[in-house]
Amino acid sequence: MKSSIRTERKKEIIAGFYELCKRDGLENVSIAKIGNHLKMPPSLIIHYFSNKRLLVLGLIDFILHQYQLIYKPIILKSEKDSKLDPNLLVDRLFSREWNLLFDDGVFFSCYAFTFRDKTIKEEYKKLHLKLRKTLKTILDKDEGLSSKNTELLAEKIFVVIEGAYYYLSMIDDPKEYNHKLGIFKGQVLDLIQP
Amino acid sequence: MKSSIRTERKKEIIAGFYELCKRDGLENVSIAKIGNHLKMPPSLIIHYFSNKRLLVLGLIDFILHQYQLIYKPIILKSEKDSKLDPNLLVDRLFSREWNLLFDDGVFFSCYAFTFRDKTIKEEYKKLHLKLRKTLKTILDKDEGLSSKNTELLAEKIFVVIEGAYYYLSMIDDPKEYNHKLGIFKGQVLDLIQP
DNA sequence: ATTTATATTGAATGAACATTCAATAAACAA
DNA sequence: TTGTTTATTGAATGTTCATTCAATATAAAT
Repeated sequence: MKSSIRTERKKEIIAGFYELCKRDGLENVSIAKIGNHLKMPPSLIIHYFSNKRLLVLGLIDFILHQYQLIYKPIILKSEKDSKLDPNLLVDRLFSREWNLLFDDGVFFSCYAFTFRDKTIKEEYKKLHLKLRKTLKTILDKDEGLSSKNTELLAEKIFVVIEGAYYYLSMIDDPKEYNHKLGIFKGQVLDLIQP
Repeated sequence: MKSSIRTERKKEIIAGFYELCKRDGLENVSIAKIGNHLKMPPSLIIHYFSNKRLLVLGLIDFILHQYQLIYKPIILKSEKDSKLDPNLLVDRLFSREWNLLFDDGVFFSCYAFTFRDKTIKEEYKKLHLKLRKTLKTILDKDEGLSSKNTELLAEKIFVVIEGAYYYLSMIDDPKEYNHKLGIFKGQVLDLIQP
């Protein structure tokens, strides 16, 4: 295993960086703090990520990967199904089986970078396009939708999902949360079977 | 005019803070930099906002106020109309007459705070609820919608608008941008007149 | 005009910051 | 085993950070 130490250490550092971001906010995490958290000198962190920008890019890579993972079980389950069950799909799309390693706060802190960094913006865009494409192939399995533009449909579905999670993040009360979640699920269902 | 100097200076400082956030990102703006930008010593900034947290809260107040202003012309115009024209309303809702003093990057940087600060989260939520309420009263003017639950409708419309702007922020190419914008406008229109 | 309150300045503080460097330890290849 | 590369350490760098303080200037109130 060539350079496995390097790979493992880099993973460890990013994971530690992520944990502190979750707890303290991206803007309050320094290299020294990460070092302290992981019990390693800051110079070791710089040894692997030669400056802070690269460290942040590493974090963004990580968080986008985790974001993708949220949708993985949905895709796998839907691929197994012989036919498309709209209700089941909608439930799955809104289930967001939360990964311990995905945090909306960190995600949006990183998202804010897209407004000043073209590379980061492209990475974010690429992921979002990919998720839409995947949803399209799932929708294409349904014969009832064969007359429909499933690409358009996937676009419309995801815009509701993303708007919903943006908005639902502000709501703490579980009752209110579930009520609104129901509304948005219904909205997506209406798109699939009008 | 009691303490008008204080009020004006505070405004000036927040405006300068905002400008630098827009240019350099919230995480890269220090009190010293704001002072430099406005040609005043950092101690004067601390004189008005006794610590950085209060300064950030001031910025959030400001950006939420500006966010509200985006929708003001839409509301004013719609209030003047005697009847509701769905096409016109959708055009207005998606026009986002960009204020020079509103920047999505700063907005989302501040939004990220909602995940770690309950007060900020409440402020964000309050604004979003208010905008939905306003849209409901606009929708209520239409007799054709009298049989409908306009509160529900406003909720569904805004979730598309917010999801749309989140997603559209990643798209630079004007052609692609307008194409997708058209899709989301259509989606909202379908909600109003099924 | 005098007192009182506020605004403004600039210098100073210690802590935290990202990054560099030279030295040592461990892993790996020959 | 020896030589070479990589991992790890800890001390040191100069810079920037938020905040404090005492001194002065300006405005408001009496």
